[in-house]
Amino acid sequence: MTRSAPDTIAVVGTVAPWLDVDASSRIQLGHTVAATAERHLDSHEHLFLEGQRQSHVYIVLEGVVGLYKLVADGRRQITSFAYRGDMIGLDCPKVHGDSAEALCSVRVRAIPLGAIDKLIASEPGFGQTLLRIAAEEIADTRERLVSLGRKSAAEKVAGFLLRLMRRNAALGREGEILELPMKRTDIADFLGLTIETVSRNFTRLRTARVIGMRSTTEIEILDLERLRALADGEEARSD
Amino acid sequence: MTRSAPDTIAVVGTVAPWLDVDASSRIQLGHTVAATAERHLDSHEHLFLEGQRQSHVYIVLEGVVGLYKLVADGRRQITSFAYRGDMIGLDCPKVHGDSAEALCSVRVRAIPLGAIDKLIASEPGFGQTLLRIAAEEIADTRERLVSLGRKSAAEKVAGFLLRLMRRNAALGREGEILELPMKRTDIADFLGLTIETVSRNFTRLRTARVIGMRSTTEIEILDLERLRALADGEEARSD
DNA sequence: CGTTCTCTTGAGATCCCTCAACACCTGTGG
DNA sequence: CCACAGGTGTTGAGGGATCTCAAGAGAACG
Repeated sequence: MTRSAPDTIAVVGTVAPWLDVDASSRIQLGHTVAATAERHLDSHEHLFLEGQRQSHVYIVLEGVVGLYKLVADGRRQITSFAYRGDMIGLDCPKVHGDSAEALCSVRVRAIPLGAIDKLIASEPGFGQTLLRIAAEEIADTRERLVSLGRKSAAEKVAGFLLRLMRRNAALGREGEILELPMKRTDIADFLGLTIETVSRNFTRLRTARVIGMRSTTEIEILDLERLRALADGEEARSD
Repeated sequence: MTRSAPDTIAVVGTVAPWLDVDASSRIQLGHTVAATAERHLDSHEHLFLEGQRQSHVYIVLEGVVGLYKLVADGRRQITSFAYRGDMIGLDCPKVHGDSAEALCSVRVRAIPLGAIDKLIASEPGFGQTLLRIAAEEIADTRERLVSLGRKSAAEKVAGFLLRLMRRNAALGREGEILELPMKRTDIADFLGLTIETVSRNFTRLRTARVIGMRSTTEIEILDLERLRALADGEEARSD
């Protein structure tokens, strides 16, 4: 009865006992098994659209999926990026609250909703894990409310890079080079800015020697301390 | 479509079997009982502060609680308003992610975290209900991401009034008159605006005969259709 | 009947958006 | 190898929505 939880759940390891990211096409459900399917999406293909009836839950195996909502005149707000290990589509009632689009080549595992329900019913720890993950998702989304509501463009962009670093670290990809898996448009729609403003702030960070850019998608963090300070608004606009 | 999404965790009836809003100070936990305490807060008193270790979950019995986060230089973002029936503090694992302040005279029921854990363990339906509630909370918060990231001040204010109406309806308080339980400052920090901009948009709605204002806190909806249109940005800035 | 708090209204400043042009990259076809 | 087109990112100039600063108007309270 409960198809509940968030749209993007940071699974990364936590539900591995039940839904291993690298598992085969069948998952254990107590004493039964359920079939899951692997699906491939090219860049710009949609996994589902806002308003569609929900049938599956998805786990991202590879690539990045953007979840977004549209406003009347075409404005777009990306509500979440789903990376490898993230769960997508455990939306509340029966209908998807946002659209899901592949930002690059993407592989996902599709799990029928019924299988999730059965897992919750049969495996006590599973539901609790989902609950904890949902709580983290809530905390994270509230952090984004602060960014969207009360931060300047410079703070948003700096915070975005830090966020991406944390995400990479969680996936075991520490490193000097930060690979941006999405386009400027997506970053802009994630931060509530225009692409021009995003671009300008990248170059400001670059000329200030806070970051280096090997290409438009490869970013090197040169001064982590200042990046943190900029993200927190502790550093007034000096330039 | 109707989004019945709540502000915080809309308990309103859903967890009543376990945690009745009007229950006595003891709640059933399978075969045991746990003590809960009723707490009273005057306006501006805090229930907890961001960063404090979490000990209880709270249910609002009366009044409105504002949950907020602060940025370095004093900027504030209200992450959620908690009305009667809402649950507070299901966010994070051990530490509060935001501060909770009474916006008026408030009564809450404080439930020890341990009692929640026991309920989840002993009552299968309870955990599922919490999960569903958390999912609604996430869907609602994402709606707010759109508001903060992609809506104009006029759209935000109009949407805020509609939101409040829905909330009142969910509490069984339908009616022509909308009582604003919070101050302009709180509305501004909820919408990511300044109090001046909020005030200006209220007067614009009033002069456009969309709303009427008996006092600064009593608002009458005169033209619901236009209010909806304004909130969705379907009506370009005319005049 | 002051004091304080809140809300409103106005004028100017500012951050970001809009519009526009250009640079860069890639693939395609000549 | 070059020409060209389309997609993407950068940079500039100007304008507009919202913020900042400031003053005044109500309302609550002793």
